[in-house]
Amino acid sequence: MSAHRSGKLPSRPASVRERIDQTAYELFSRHGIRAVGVDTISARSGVAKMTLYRHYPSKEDLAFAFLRRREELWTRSWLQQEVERRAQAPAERLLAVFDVFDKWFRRSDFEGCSFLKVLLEHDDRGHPVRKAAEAHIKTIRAFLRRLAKDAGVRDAHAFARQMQMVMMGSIVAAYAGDRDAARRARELGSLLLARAGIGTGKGGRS
Amino acid sequence: MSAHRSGKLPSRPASVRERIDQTAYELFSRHGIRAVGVDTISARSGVAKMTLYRHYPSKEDLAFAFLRRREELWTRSWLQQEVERRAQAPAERLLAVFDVFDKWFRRSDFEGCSFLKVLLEHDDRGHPVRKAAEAHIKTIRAFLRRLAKDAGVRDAHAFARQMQMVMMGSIVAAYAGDRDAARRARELGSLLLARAGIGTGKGGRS
DNA sequence: ACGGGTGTATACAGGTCTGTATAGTATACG
DNA sequence: CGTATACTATACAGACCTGTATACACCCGT
Repeated sequence: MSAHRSGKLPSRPASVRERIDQTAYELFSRHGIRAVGVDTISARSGVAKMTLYRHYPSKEDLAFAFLRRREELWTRSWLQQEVERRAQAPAERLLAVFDVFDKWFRRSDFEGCSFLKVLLEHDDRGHPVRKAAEAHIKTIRAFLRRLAKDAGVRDAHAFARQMQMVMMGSIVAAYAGDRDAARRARELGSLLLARAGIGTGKGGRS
Repeated sequence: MSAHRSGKLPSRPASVRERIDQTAYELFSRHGIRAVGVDTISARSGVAKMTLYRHYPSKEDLAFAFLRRREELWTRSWLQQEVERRAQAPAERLLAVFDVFDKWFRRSDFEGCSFLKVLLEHDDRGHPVRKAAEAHIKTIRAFLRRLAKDAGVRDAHAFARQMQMVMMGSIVAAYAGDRDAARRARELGSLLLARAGIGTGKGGRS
Protein backbone atom coordinates (compact mmCIF):
# COMPACT_ATOMS: atom_id res chain seq x y z
CA MET A 1 0.00 0.00 0.00
CA SER A 2 2.84 2.40 0.82
CA ALA A 3 5.27 3.09 -2.00
CA HIS A 4 7.97 0.52 -2.47
CA ARG A 5 5.58 -2.29 -3.40
CA SER A 6 5.20 -4.06 -6.71
CA GLY A 7 8.17 -2.46 -8.32
CA LYS A 8 11.41 -4.27 -8.83
CA LEU A 9 13.56 -6.13 -6.36
CA PRO A 10 12.01 -9.43 -5.27
CA SER A 11 13.86 -9.24 -1.96
CA ARG A 12 16.88 -11.49 -2.37
CA PRO A 13 16.81 -13.85 0.61
CA ALA A 14 13.34 -15.15 -0.26
CA SER A 15 10.75 -12.68 0.86
CA VAL A 16 8.30 -13.58 3.56
CA ARG A 17 5.54 -13.66 1.01
CA GLU A 18 7.46 -16.14 -1.10
CA ARG A 19 8.13 -18.38 1.85
CA ILE A 20 4.42 -18.45 2.61
CA ASP A 21 3.50 -19.18 -0.98
CA GLN A 22 6.08 -21.92 -1.36
CA THR A 23 5.11 -23.65 1.85
CA ALA A 24 1.39 -23.42 1.15
CA TYR A 25 2.02 -24.83 -2.29
CA GLU A 26 3.96 -27.80 -1.01
CA LEU A 27 1.49 -28.67 1.71
CA PHE A 28 -1.73 -27.97 -0.16
CA SER A 29 -0.66 -29.81 -3.29
CA ARG A 30 0.37 -32.86 -1.33
CA HIS A 31 -2.42 -33.08 1.23
CA GLY A 32 -5.25 -30.92 -0.06
CA ILE A 33 -6.55 -27.70 1.41
CA ARG A 34 -8.85 -29.01 4.09
CA ALA A 35 -6.20 -31.28 5.52
CA VAL A 36 -3.60 -28.57 6.12
CA GLY A 37 -3.98 -26.06 8.92
CA VAL A 38 -2.75 -22.49 8.93
CA ASP A 39 -0.59 -23.24 11.96
CA THR A 40 1.25 -25.89 9.99
CA ILE A 41 1.98 -23.47 7.17
CA SER A 42 3.16 -20.92 9.69
CA ALA A 43 5.46 -23.38 11.41
CA ARG A 44 6.90 -24.93 8.25
CA SER A 45 7.50 -21.60 6.55
CA GLY A 46 9.00 -19.99 9.63
CA VAL A 47 6.61 -17.10 9.26
CA ALA A 48 4.63 -16.03 12.29
CA LYS A 49 0.92 -16.64 12.04
CA MET A 50 0.10 -12.97 12.50
CA THR A 51 2.34 -12.08 9.58
CA LEU A 52 0.72 -14.75 7.50
CA TYR A 53 -2.71 -13.36 8.26
CA ARG A 54 -1.57 -9.89 7.26
CA HIS A 55 -0.60 -11.17 3.82
CA TYR A 56 -3.66 -13.38 3.44
CA PRO A 57 -6.65 -12.27 5.53
CA SER A 58 -8.18 -15.73 5.47
CA LYS A 59 -7.32 -19.29 4.61
CA GLU A 60 -9.56 -18.99 1.60
CA ASP A 61 -7.33 -16.26 0.17
CA LEU A 62 -4.41 -18.58 0.72
CA ALA A 63 -6.28 -21.24 -1.23
CA PHE A 64 -6.85 -18.90 -4.16
CA ALA A 65 -3.17 -17.98 -4.18
CA PHE A 66 -2.30 -21.65 -4.13
CA LEU A 67 -4.51 -22.42 -7.12
CA ARG A 68 -3.03 -19.48 -9.04
CA ARG A 69 0.45 -20.75 -8.31
CA ARG A 70 -0.54 -24.26 -9.28
CA GLU A 71 -1.70 -23.01 -12.66
CA GLU A 72 1.52 -21.11 -13.12
CA LEU A 73 3.86 -23.88 -12.05
CA TRP A 74 1.96 -26.98 -13.07
CA THR A 75 -0.20 -26.06 -16.01
CA ARG A 76 1.94 -23.45 -17.74
CA SER A 77 5.56 -23.98 -16.74
CA TRP A 78 5.35 -27.73 -16.60
CA LEU A 79 2.58 -29.38 -18.62
CA GLN A 80 2.41 -26.94 -21.51
CA GLN A 81 6.16 -26.38 -21.67
CA GLU A 82 6.91 -30.08 -21.63
CA VAL A 83 4.31 -30.84 -24.25
CA GLU A 84 5.61 -28.15 -26.56
CA ARG A 85 9.16 -29.26 -26.01
CA ARG A 86 8.45 -32.87 -26.87
CA ALA A 87 6.62 -32.41 -30.14
CA GLN A 88 6.05 -29.86 -32.85
CA ALA A 89 2.95 -30.94 -34.73
CA PRO A 90 -0.26 -30.17 -32.83
CA ALA A 91 -1.56 -33.72 -33.17
CA GLU A 92 1.62 -35.12 -31.72
CA ARG A 93 1.53 -32.58 -28.96
CA LEU A 94 -1.89 -33.83 -27.99
CA LEU A 95 -0.47 -37.30 -27.57
CA ALA A 96 2.63 -35.99 -25.86
CA VAL A 97 0.39 -34.98 -22.97
CA PHE A 98 0.28 -38.60 -21.97
CA ASP A 99 4.02 -39.05 -22.23
CA VAL A 100 4.38 -36.18 -19.80
CA PHE A 101 1.75 -37.76 -17.59
CA ASP A 102 3.63 -41.03 -17.69
CA LYS A 103 6.68 -39.44 -16.12
CA TRP A 104 4.45 -37.69 -13.63
CA PHE A 105 2.60 -40.81 -12.52
CA ARG A 106 5.85 -42.66 -11.98
CA ARG A 107 7.31 -40.06 -9.68
CA SER A 108 7.58 -41.41 -6.16
CA ASP A 109 6.06 -38.21 -4.83
CA PHE A 110 3.11 -38.27 -7.23
CA GLU A 111 0.39 -36.55 -5.28
CA GLY A 112 -2.48 -36.42 -7.74
CA CYS A 113 -4.00 -33.36 -9.32
CA SER A 114 -4.68 -30.48 -6.97
CA PHE A 115 -7.46 -29.11 -9.11
CA LEU A 116 -9.31 -32.39 -8.95
CA LYS A 117 -8.68 -32.78 -5.24
CA VAL A 118 -9.93 -29.29 -4.49
CA LEU A 119 -12.88 -29.80 -6.80
CA LEU A 120 -13.92 -33.00 -5.07
CA GLU A 121 -13.33 -31.81 -1.54
CA HIS A 122 -15.93 -29.05 -1.87
CA ASP A 123 -19.41 -30.42 -2.30
CA ASP A 124 -21.05 -27.01 -2.42
CA ARG A 125 -21.47 -26.20 -6.10
CA GLY A 126 -21.28 -22.48 -5.43
CA HIS A 127 -18.20 -22.44 -3.22
CA PRO A 128 -15.71 -19.88 -4.58
CA VAL A 129 -12.72 -22.17 -4.15
CA ARG A 130 -14.45 -24.92 -6.07
CA LYS A 131 -15.38 -22.49 -8.81
CA ALA A 132 -11.78 -21.35 -8.97
CA ALA A 133 -10.65 -24.94 -9.43
CA GLU A 134 -13.22 -25.38 -12.19
CA ALA A 135 -11.88 -22.26 -13.88
CA HIS A 136 -8.34 -23.68 -13.85
CA ILE A 137 -9.63 -26.93 -15.35
CA LYS A 138 -11.25 -24.84 -18.05
CA THR A 139 -7.91 -23.16 -18.74
CA ILE A 140 -6.32 -26.53 -19.37
CA ARG A 141 -9.18 -27.39 -21.70
CA ALA A 142 -8.58 -24.18 -23.64
CA PHE A 143 -5.02 -25.34 -24.22
CA LEU A 144 -6.29 -28.65 -25.56
CA ARG A 145 -8.87 -26.93 -27.74
CA ARG A 146 -6.16 -24.78 -29.24
CA LEU A 147 -4.04 -27.80 -30.07
CA ALA A 148 -7.04 -29.59 -31.55
CA LYS A 149 -7.93 -26.62 -33.70
CA ASP A 150 -4.36 -26.36 -34.93
CA ALA A 151 -4.36 -30.07 -35.69
CA GLY A 152 -7.37 -29.57 -37.91
CA VAL A 153 -9.92 -31.29 -35.73
CA ARG A 154 -13.38 -30.34 -36.87
CA ASP A 155 -15.24 -30.05 -33.55
CA ALA A 156 -12.36 -28.91 -31.37
CA HIS A 157 -14.67 -28.16 -28.46
CA ALA A 158 -16.07 -31.68 -28.18
CA PHE A 159 -12.63 -33.12 -28.85
CA ALA A 160 -11.05 -31.15 -26.03
CA ARG A 161 -13.80 -32.23 -23.67
CA GLN A 162 -13.18 -35.88 -24.46
CA MET A 163 -9.45 -35.45 -24.32
CA GLN A 164 -9.65 -33.88 -20.90
CA MET A 165 -12.02 -36.59 -19.77
CA VAL A 166 -9.37 -39.16 -20.61
CA MET A 167 -6.71 -37.08 -18.87
CA MET A 168 -8.72 -36.76 -15.69
CA GLY A 169 -9.64 -40.42 -15.79
CA SER A 170 -6.00 -41.37 -16.09
CA ILE A 171 -5.04 -39.16 -13.15
CA VAL A 172 -7.63 -40.83 -10.96
CA ALA A 173 -6.63 -44.26 -12.21
CA ALA A 174 -2.98 -43.54 -11.42
CA TYR A 175 -4.00 -42.28 -8.01
CA ALA A 176 -5.89 -45.52 -7.47
CA GLY A 177 -2.74 -47.47 -8.20
CA ASP A 178 -2.55 -48.07 -11.94
CA ARG A 179 1.08 -47.34 -12.81
CA ASP A 180 0.35 -47.69 -16.53
CA ALA A 181 -2.56 -45.29 -16.58
CA ALA A 182 -0.80 -42.85 -18.89
CA ARG A 183 0.03 -45.49 -21.48
CA ARG A 184 -3.56 -46.68 -21.52
CA ALA A 185 -4.80 -43.14 -21.78
CA ARG A 186 -2.48 -42.49 -24.70
CA GLU A 187 -4.17 -45.25 -26.63
CA LEU A 188 -7.51 -43.62 -26.02
CA GLY A 189 -6.08 -40.33 -27.25
CA SER A 190 -4.88 -42.06 -30.39
CA LEU A 191 -8.32 -43.46 -31.04
CA LEU A 192 -9.81 -40.00 -30.66
CA LEU A 193 -7.33 -38.54 -33.11
CA ALA A 194 -7.84 -41.35 -35.58
CA ARG A 195 -11.57 -40.90 -35.50
CA ALA A 196 -11.10 -37.20 -36.18
CA GLY A 197 -9.20 -38.20 -39.27
CA ILE A 198 -5.89 -36.98 -37.91
CA GLY A 199 -2.87 -39.21 -38.40
CA THR A 200 0.21 -38.88 -36.26
CA GLY A 201 2.48 -41.41 -37.88
CA LYS A 202 2.88 -43.05 -34.50
CA GLY A 203 -0.47 -44.55 -33.72
CA GLY A 204 -1.65 -45.98 -30.45
CA ARG A 205 -1.45 -49.65 -31.42
CA SER A 206 1.52 -51.73 -30.56
CA MET B 1 -24.23 -60.95 19.99
CA SER B 2 -27.00 -62.52 22.11
CA ALA B 3 -29.36 -64.77 20.21
CA HIS B 4 -32.03 -63.05 18.19
CA ARG B 5 -29.58 -61.44 15.76
CA SER B 6 -29.19 -62.07 12.08
CA GLY B 7 -32.13 -64.34 11.76
CA LYS B 8 -35.38 -63.15 10.30
CA LEU B 9 -37.47 -60.13 11.15
CA PRO B 10 -35.76 -56.89 10.18
CA SER B 11 -37.50 -55.08 13.02
CA ARG B 12 -40.51 -53.45 11.38
CA PRO B 13 -40.28 -49.80 12.38
CA ALA B 14 -36.73 -49.47 11.03
CA SER B 15 -34.22 -50.78 13.49
CA VAL B 16 -31.80 -48.44 15.14
CA ARG B 17 -28.98 -49.95 13.15
CA GLU B 18 -30.82 -49.30 9.92
CA ARG B 19 -31.49 -45.70 10.86
CA ILE B 20 -27.79 -45.18 11.50
CA ASP B 21 -26.80 -46.83 8.24
CA GLN B 22 -29.32 -44.90 6.20
CA THR B 23 -28.37 -41.56 7.69
CA ALA B 24 -24.66 -42.19 7.39
CA TYR B 25 -25.20 -43.20 3.78
CA GLU B 26 -27.11 -40.06 2.92
CA LEU B 27 -24.68 -37.71 4.58
CA PHE B 28 -21.43 -39.43 3.63
CA SER B 29 -22.42 -39.90 0.01
CA ARG B 30 -23.44 -36.29 -0.35
CA HIS B 31 -20.71 -34.54 1.61
CA GLY B 32 -17.89 -37.03 1.99
CA ILE B 33 -16.68 -38.67 5.17
CA ARG B 34 -14.38 -35.98 6.53
CA ALA B 35 -17.03 -33.31 6.19
CA VAL B 36 -19.68 -35.08 8.27
CA GLY B 37 -19.39 -35.36 12.04
CA VAL B 38 -20.67 -38.16 14.19
CA ASP B 39 -22.87 -35.71 16.07
CA THR B 40 -24.63 -34.81 12.84
CA ILE B 41 -25.35 -38.45 12.08
CA SER B 42 -26.62 -38.91 15.61
CA ALA B 43 -28.90 -35.90 15.39
CA ARG B 44 -30.27 -36.61 11.92
CA SER B 45 -30.90 -40.28 12.60
CA GLY B 46 -32.50 -39.66 15.97
CA VAL B 47 -30.16 -42.18 17.53
CA ALA B 48 -28.24 -41.18 20.63
CA LYS B 49 -24.51 -40.87 20.16
CA MET B 50 -23.77 -43.49 22.78
CA THR B 51 -25.96 -45.97 20.94
CA LEU B 52 -24.24 -45.13 17.72
CA TYR B 53 -20.87 -45.78 19.27
CA ARG B 54 -22.07 -49.11 20.58
CA HIS B 55 -22.93 -50.22 17.05
CA TYR B 56 -19.82 -48.72 15.48
CA PRO B 57 -16.89 -48.32 17.90
CA SER B 58 -15.28 -45.63 15.75
CA LYS B 59 -16.06 -43.33 12.89
CA GLU B 60 -13.80 -45.42 10.73
CA ASP B 61 -16.03 -48.44 11.23
CA LEU B 62 -18.92 -46.27 10.17
CA ALA B 63 -16.96 -45.36 7.05
CA PHE B 64 -16.39 -49.02 6.20
CA ALA B 65 -20.07 -49.76 6.66
CA PHE B 66 -20.89 -46.84 4.42
CA LEU B 67 -18.61 -48.09 1.65
CA ARG B 68 -20.10 -51.57 1.93
CA ARG B 69 -23.58 -50.12 1.63
CA ARG B 70 -22.51 -47.97 -1.29
CA GLU B 71 -21.30 -51.05 -3.11
CA GLU B 72 -24.53 -52.84 -2.36
CA LEU B 73 -26.87 -50.01 -3.31
CA TRP B 74 -24.91 -48.22 -5.98
CA THR B 75 -22.71 -50.78 -7.67
CA ARG B 76 -24.85 -53.87 -7.44
CA SER B 77 -28.47 -52.87 -7.07
CA TRP B 78 -28.21 -49.84 -9.29
CA LEU B 79 -25.40 -49.82 -11.83
CA GLN B 80 -25.20 -53.53 -12.57
CA GLN B 81 -28.96 -54.07 -12.42
CA GLU B 82 -29.67 -51.15 -14.71
CA VAL B 83 -27.00 -52.18 -17.17
CA GLU B 84 -28.28 -55.73 -17.32
CA ARG B 85 -31.84 -54.53 -17.66
CA ARG B 86 -31.09 -52.23 -20.58
CA ALA B 87 -29.18 -54.63 -22.81
CA GLN B 88 -28.58 -58.32 -23.32
CA ALA B 89 -25.42 -58.62 -25.38
CA PRO B 90 -22.26 -58.02 -23.35
CA ALA B 91 -20.92 -55.46 -25.81
CA GLU B 92 -24.12 -53.47 -25.61
CA ARG B 93 -24.11 -53.75 -21.87
CA LEU B 94 -20.70 -52.14 -21.81
CA LEU B 95 -22.09 -49.17 -23.67
CA ALA B 96 -25.25 -49.15 -21.58
CA VAL B 97 -23.08 -48.15 -18.65
CA PHE B 98 -22.94 -44.67 -20.12
CA ASP B 99 -26.67 -44.51 -20.68
CA VAL B 100 -27.10 -45.25 -17.00
CA PHE B 101 -24.50 -42.63 -16.19
CA ASP B 102 -26.37 -40.13 -18.33
CA LYS B 103 -29.46 -40.41 -16.19
CA TRP B 104 -27.28 -40.23 -13.10
CA PHE B 105 -25.43 -37.08 -14.13
CA ARG B 106 -28.68 -35.31 -14.93
CA ARG B 107 -30.21 -35.92 -11.53
CA SER B 108 -30.53 -32.67 -9.64
CA ASP B 109 -29.06 -34.33 -6.56
CA PHE B 110 -26.07 -35.79 -8.42
CA GLU B 111 -23.40 -35.87 -5.77
CA GLY B 112 -20.49 -37.50 -7.56
CA CYS B 113 -18.95 -40.88 -6.86
CA SER B 114 -18.36 -41.68 -3.22
CA PHE B 115 -15.55 -44.08 -3.99
CA LEU B 116 -13.66 -41.39 -5.85
CA LYS B 117 -14.35 -38.79 -3.18
CA VAL B 118 -13.15 -41.05 -0.41
CA LEU B 119 -10.15 -42.07 -2.48
CA LEU B 120 -9.12 -38.49 -3.09
CA GLU B 121 -9.79 -37.23 0.40
CA HIS B 122 -7.22 -39.58 1.91
CA ASP B 123 -3.73 -38.75 0.78
CA ASP B 124 -2.13 -41.48 2.84
CA ARG B 125 -1.64 -44.39 0.47
CA GLY B 126 -1.88 -46.90 3.30
CA HIS B 127 -5.01 -45.60 5.00
CA PRO B 128 -7.47 -48.46 5.45
CA VAL B 129 -10.46 -46.42 4.33
CA ARG B 130 -8.67 -45.43 1.14
CA LYS B 131 -7.70 -49.01 0.52
CA ALA B 132 -11.31 -50.04 1.03
CA ALA B 133 -12.39 -47.51 -1.58
CA GLU B 134 -9.78 -48.86 -3.96
CA ALA B 135 -11.11 -52.36 -3.37
CA HIS B 136 -14.62 -51.27 -4.32
CA ILE B 137 -13.28 -49.64 -7.48
CA LYS B 138 -11.62 -52.94 -8.25
CA THR B 139 -14.96 -54.70 -7.81
CA ILE B 140 -16.49 -52.48 -10.45
CA ARG B 141 -13.59 -53.22 -12.73
CA ALA B 142 -14.19 -56.94 -12.28
CA PHE B 143 -17.72 -56.42 -13.52
CA LEU B 144 -16.38 -54.66 -16.60
CA ARG B 145 -13.79 -57.35 -17.19
CA ARG B 146 -16.50 -59.98 -17.07
CA LEU B 147 -18.56 -58.14 -19.65
CA ALA B 148 -15.53 -57.63 -21.85
CA LYS B 149 -14.61 -61.29 -21.68
CA ASP B 150 -18.18 -62.29 -22.55
CA ALA B 151 -18.12 -59.86 -25.45
CA GLY B 152 -15.08 -61.60 -26.84
CA VAL B 153 -12.56 -58.89 -26.13
CA ARG B 154 -9.08 -60.33 -26.36
CA ASP B 155 -7.29 -58.48 -23.55
CA ALA B 156 -10.21 -58.04 -21.18
CA HIS B 157 -7.94 -56.81 -18.40
CA ALA B 158 -6.54 -53.86 -20.33
CA PHE B 159 -9.95 -53.18 -21.82
CA ALA B 160 -11.61 -52.97 -18.42
CA ARG B 161 -8.89 -50.63 -17.18
CA GLN B 162 -9.46 -48.27 -20.09
CA MET B 163 -13.20 -48.53 -19.80
CA GLN B 164 -13.07 -47.65 -16.14
CA MET B 165 -10.72 -44.80 -16.88
CA VAL B 166 -13.33 -43.34 -19.19
CA MET B 167 -16.04 -43.90 -16.60
CA MET B 168 -14.09 -42.16 -13.85
CA GLY B 169 -13.14 -39.35 -16.20
CA SER B 170 -16.77 -38.82 -17.10
CA ILE B 171 -17.80 -38.72 -13.46
CA VAL B 172 -15.24 -36.04 -12.71
CA ALA B 173 -16.20 -34.13 -15.84
CA ALA B 174 -19.86 -34.24 -14.86
CA TYR B 175 -18.92 -33.10 -11.38
CA ALA B 176 -17.03 -30.20 -12.94
CA GLY B 177 -20.15 -29.16 -14.78
CA ASP B 178 -20.26 -31.03 -18.09
CA ARG B 179 -23.87 -32.16 -18.39
CA ASP B 180 -23.06 -34.18 -21.51
CA ALA B 181 -20.17 -36.08 -20.00
CA ALA B 182 -21.91 -39.43 -20.32
CA ARG B 183 -22.68 -38.96 -24.01
CA ARG B 184 -19.07 -38.04 -24.71
CA ALA B 185 -17.85 -40.99 -22.69
CA ARG B 186 -20.12 -43.32 -24.61
CA GLU B 187 -18.37 -42.35 -27.81
CA LEU B 188 -15.05 -43.22 -26.24
CA GLY B 189 -16.48 -46.56 -25.19
CA SER B 190 -17.60 -47.18 -28.75
CA LEU B 191 -14.13 -46.46 -30.05
CA LEU B 192 -12.68 -48.92 -27.58
CA LEU B 193 -15.13 -51.61 -28.64
CA ALA B 194 -14.55 -50.94 -32.31
CA ARG B 195 -10.83 -51.23 -31.89
CA ALA B 196 -11.31 -54.53 -30.13
CA GLY B 197 -13.15 -55.70 -33.22
CA ILE B 198 -16.50 -55.82 -31.46
CA GLY B 199 -19.47 -54.41 -33.28
CA THR B 200 -22.60 -53.34 -31.45
CA GLY B 201 -24.84 -52.42 -34.34
CA LYS B 202 -25.31 -49.02 -32.77
CA GLY B 203 -21.96 -47.34 -33.02
CA GLY B 204 -20.85 -44.17 -31.34
CA ARG B 205 -20.91 -41.96 -34.41
CA SER B 206 -23.84 -39.76 -35.17
C1' DA C 1 -39.58 -59.51 40.85
C1' DC C 2 -35.25 -58.83 39.14
C1' DG C 3 -31.26 -58.48 36.22
C1' DG C 4 -29.25 -57.68 31.62
C1' DG C 5 -29.37 -55.75 27.42
C1' DT C 6 -30.64 -51.76 24.73
C1' DG C 7 -31.46 -47.07 24.01
C1' DT C 8 -31.59 -41.94 25.78
C1' DA C 9 -29.81 -37.55 27.43
C1' DT C 10 -26.27 -34.75 28.84
C1' DA C 11 -21.98 -33.45 30.01
C1' DC C 12 -17.30 -33.43 29.31
C1' DA C 13 -12.22 -34.50 28.23
C1' DG C 14 -8.82 -33.47 25.05
C1' DG C 15 -7.72 -32.44 20.53
C1' DT C 16 -7.87 -29.53 16.24
C1' DC C 17 -9.20 -25.65 13.65
C1' DT C 18 -9.54 -20.40 12.15
C1' DG C 19 -8.82 -16.00 13.40
C1' DT C 20 -7.52 -12.24 16.79
C1' DA C 21 -5.40 -9.72 20.74
C1' DT C 22 -1.34 -8.15 22.77
C1' DA C 23 3.23 -7.11 23.67
C1' DG C 24 7.74 -6.97 22.07
C1' DT C 25 11.73 -6.62 18.44
C1' DA C 26 14.09 -4.82 14.46
C1' DT C 27 14.87 -1.90 10.74
C1' DA C 28 14.40 2.02 7.82
C1' DC C 29 13.60 6.87 7.24
C1' DG C 30 12.53 11.64 8.56
C1' DC D 1 16.39 10.91 18.05
C1' DG D 2 11.64 9.52 17.05
C1' DT D 3 8.36 7.10 14.73
C1' DA D 4 6.20 4.20 11.40
C1' DT D 5 6.28 -0.34 9.49
C1' DA D 6 7.16 -5.20 9.22
C1' DC D 7 7.72 -9.18 11.69
C1' DT D 8 7.78 -12.29 15.94
C1' DA D 9 5.98 -14.76 19.93
C1' DT D 10 2.49 -16.20 22.75
C1' DA D 11 -1.83 -16.58 24.33
C1' DC D 12 -6.46 -17.04 23.69
C1' DA D 13 -11.54 -17.05 22.06
C1' DG D 14 -14.88 -19.78 20.03
C1' DA D 15 -16.07 -23.39 17.19
C1' DC D 16 -15.95 -28.13 15.95
C1' DC D 17 -14.25 -32.82 16.28
C1' DT D 18 -13.97 -37.87 18.24
C1' DG D 19 -14.78 -40.61 21.88
C1' DT D 20 -16.19 -41.51 26.84
C1' DA D 21 -18.47 -41.13 31.45
C1' DT D 22 -22.60 -41.08 33.93
C1' DA D 23 -27.24 -41.53 35.16
C1' DC D 24 -31.65 -42.82 33.67
C1' DA D 25 -35.69 -45.39 31.26
C1' DC D 26 -37.60 -49.36 29.06
C1' DC D 27 -38.46 -54.09 27.88
C1' DC D 28 -37.98 -59.03 28.08
C1' DG D 29 -36.99 -63.50 29.67
C1' DT D 30 -36.48 -66.31 33.61
